Amino acid sequence: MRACAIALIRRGIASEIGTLSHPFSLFCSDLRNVGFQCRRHFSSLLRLDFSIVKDMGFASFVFGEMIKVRPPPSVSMFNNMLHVVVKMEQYTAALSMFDEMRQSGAPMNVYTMNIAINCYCLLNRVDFGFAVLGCCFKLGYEPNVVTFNTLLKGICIDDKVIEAEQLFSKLLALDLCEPNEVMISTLINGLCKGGYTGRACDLLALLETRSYKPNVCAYNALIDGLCKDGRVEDALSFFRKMIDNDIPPDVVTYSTTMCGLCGVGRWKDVEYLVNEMLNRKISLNVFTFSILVNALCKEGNMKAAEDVLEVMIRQNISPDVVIYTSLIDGYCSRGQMDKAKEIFHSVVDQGLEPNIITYHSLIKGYCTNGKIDEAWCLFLEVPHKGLQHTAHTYNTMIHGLFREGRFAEGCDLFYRMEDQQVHPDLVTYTILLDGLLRDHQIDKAFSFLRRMEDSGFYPDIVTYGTLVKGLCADGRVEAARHIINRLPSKGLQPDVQMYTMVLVSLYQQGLVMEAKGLLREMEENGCSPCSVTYNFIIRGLLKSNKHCWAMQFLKEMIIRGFVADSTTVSVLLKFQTQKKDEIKF
DNA sequence: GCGGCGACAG
Repeated sequence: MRACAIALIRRGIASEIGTLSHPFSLFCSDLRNVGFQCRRHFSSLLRLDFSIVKDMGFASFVFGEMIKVRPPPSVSMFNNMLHVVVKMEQYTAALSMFDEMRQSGAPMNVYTMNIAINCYCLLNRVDFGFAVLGCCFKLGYEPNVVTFNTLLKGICIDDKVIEAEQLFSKLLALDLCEPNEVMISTLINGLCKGGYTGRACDLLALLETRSYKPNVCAYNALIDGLCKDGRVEDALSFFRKMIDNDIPPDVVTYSTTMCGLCGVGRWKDVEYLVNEMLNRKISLNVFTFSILVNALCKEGNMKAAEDVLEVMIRQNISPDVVIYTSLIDGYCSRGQMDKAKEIFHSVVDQGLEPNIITYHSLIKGYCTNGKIDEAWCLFLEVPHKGLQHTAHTYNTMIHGLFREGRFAEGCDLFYRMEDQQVHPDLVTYTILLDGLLRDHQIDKAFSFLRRMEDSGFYPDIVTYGTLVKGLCADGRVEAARHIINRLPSKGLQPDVQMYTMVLVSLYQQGLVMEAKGLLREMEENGCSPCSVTYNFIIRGLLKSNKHCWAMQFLKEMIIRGFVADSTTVSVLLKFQTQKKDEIKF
């Protein structure tokens, strides 16, 4: 045990090992249970049920024994051992074992090499995966379809899906291996997840004309990609197509399709599919219920979400933390913080562990409902629960502090985020820009903008919208106008909201000619003023006492068939009461 | 004998 620990520590993986101090008595009883009577005959472990290896401490111990014993255990035992460690997501540890096996001349085969390649891929080092492929050739282990498929997946993980597609074509052209169903699924999934759903459709169509048969996983991946792209009709046509091609949809197909339908509010179709599933004797599982509950929560239909929860409990399917997180998020969005908190406590009471997303939902709920101190308490609780903050939790907390006008604290939290090695993302920078602008720290905001560009984060339309809003609020309408002018050179098109903010500012400052020019430009760019534009302009003009202009816009809005929203109506009524002698409605 | 693919919460 000690030697094993030292060896592993030397390889720098001590941190990944977890409980090295596994009680020795427990090892012995575990080993007795699996028939490990005599160390010299490790072959008695051939039938060892590796599922009993549940922690790294025990895994390291068993591996240490395996590597020492003579004659050595079979190659499949070593592969089983590595596989267990991979399933525990301890990829670095598995690679250290692989390394040790090589150094001590333990038996290996192409399966071992494939496991090692998979570990490198899962650690985002597909380049090392290819190095192992080189070793395969050198050592005479002939790579097979699994080897290439693992590398293909690694390339996809590395966000180079097009290269994966090229490798696939090369494999076909050079006849390096015969692609199978799993490989096709991997590539289709990679293409869809990488944002190339169109290419995935083309590939599937091409394969259908050949002898390669896409399986249910391939169809599911494609249906998922289409649904996430909002192409629900296309997803449904693939759903029908797979039935025509004698590939029966399974619970994943149904859940994925329902997820797409829920997203566009097609509840009747969802109901139809649930009935179809039941007719086909396919049971709804925890994923299916989770999709339904989440969609209902997003719609704000908490009663229906709770009903679905009850149905699943009645069917003896235990709701998991994901489902409860959806409910917490739903109640938080509706400002029902007491209900959200109650569910949070019930999660803990049931022995489930709230994760960082659960905490994020609750923190966000408190922030948006003006309970920043409660949010802060939860934020501080996260590391004590053994959870790690993410960019999401930092972003929400910083945003919450800024919303309360606590700019210095928000900025401090940003620096703490960097200290804690949580990498800021585009959302972080946008929130910071917003805060700095609202705190009238214009120069600091622009230096942040440069900093984000230096870090490789290029502002998107939301970031520019934030800049425009901040500059307008600060009365710097010229600077805001300049940003809009420069957008096309950055490959972005100004949107209605952006134009609206500048328009309101121009009218408020009495720059009527400029405003009219901008309105023309807006129409020319195919960005016609919408209901929101008119409402914002009218409210802005009333607030700055430019009621004549406001009335003119009101008239134009009505002519164009738009209506004043409730906020505008209340501002108009307030204005009417103040100036009832001057204005007649 | 042992390895590679799919659906859920921010």
